[in-house]
Amino acid sequence: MPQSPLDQARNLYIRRWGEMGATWGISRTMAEVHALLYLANDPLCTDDVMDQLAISRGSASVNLRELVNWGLIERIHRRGDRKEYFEAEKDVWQMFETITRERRRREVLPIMETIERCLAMIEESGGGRRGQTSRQAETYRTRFTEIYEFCKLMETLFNLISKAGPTGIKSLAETLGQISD
Amino acid sequence: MPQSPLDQARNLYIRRWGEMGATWGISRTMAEVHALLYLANDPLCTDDVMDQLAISRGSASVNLRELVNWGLIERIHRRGDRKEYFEAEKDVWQMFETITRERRRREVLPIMETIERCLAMIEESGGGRRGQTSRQAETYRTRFTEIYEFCKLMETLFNLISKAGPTGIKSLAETLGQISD
DNA sequence: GACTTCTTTCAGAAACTATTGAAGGAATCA
DNA sequence: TGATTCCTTCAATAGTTTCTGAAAGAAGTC
Repeated sequence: MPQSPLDQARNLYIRRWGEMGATWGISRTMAEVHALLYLANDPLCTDDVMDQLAISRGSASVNLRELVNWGLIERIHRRGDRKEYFEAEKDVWQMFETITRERRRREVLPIMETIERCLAMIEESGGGRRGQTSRQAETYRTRFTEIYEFCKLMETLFNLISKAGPTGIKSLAETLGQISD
Repeated sequence: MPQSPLDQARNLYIRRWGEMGATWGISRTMAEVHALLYLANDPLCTDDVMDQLAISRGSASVNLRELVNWGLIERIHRRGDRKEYFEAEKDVWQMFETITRERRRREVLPIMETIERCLAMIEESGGGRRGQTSRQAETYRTRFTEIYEFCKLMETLFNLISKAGPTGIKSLAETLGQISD
């Protein structure tokens, strides 16, 4: 069966989304599955995903589960049908919030927790009474604190963005745009 | 030589930063090199990096170059010294802007370009005059457009954030915080 | 120009990650 | 309960990324 331009467009997008996922620390296949479901009109079952992306049952299962964990797709059960279907969140803004929340939990919070421990260790060390050590301690304290403050700022920022929503951001942009003109 | 608490704190941070880098699509070693230089008081040379992280000359060379490409560290030449030294950008906000700009260039722009092509392909296909195809085309058009608009919104947002700077964001947060109280 | 010192490159090795496919498990139905 | 259908798990395998170390290449010095 020859590819219609429509299929071509879809496949091009799926491929690109997969590549992008890879640079984002998400496996290529997982990103492709997501793209497939994002574009689909109706929920797809595991076999659909296997066929369309030419991957094994195991891989489909693992990647679908992982996407469910991320909260980017949902399992759907249909009465009188044993198959499980999957549907992607279609609201891009919602997608963005989900991803941001997850990455915050998985990446920002652990880093902040580590820095807290690092700062505690420095204080414990008595700040280093002697010259060389003291200078070191001072530098570390400064650097750690700066990263930490930055993380807090990012948290604030994401809360702001969440509250504002897409329309809020657009109007903010317009307001500020006019001021600086 | 036993590790002082100071060294322990440093190593803990380096390790964690490395792990985080890995989930961010940056190689663990590259992130560790960055952490090492970020914490260092003075510029370090290749041998320092090799010794401190216990990596080979080749690896040090490659990872340092890559960090220079990202614009996160700088090469430093000292008169009367053949060695090259490296120093990390210490301003965290600056770091953030650099990373954001790079990721935008490497990831957002290619995706936007792909979507433009996808949309063009759909138009070319004549939008599908017949029922089924037409419905497909309509869905794809909607989905592609939504992602595209979102990308544009992100670009706007980053410009806003850049302009506002850290203080701008903090004061914005305070203003909005009061309103919603 | 030959020597020294440092950097880069690259083929091969090592480490890591993702995929497959088959076996086992769960749910449904008659 | 047994038959059927689908999902999950996991050991083996394939594929990818990263690192090493030696060799070649610059760049400065005598």
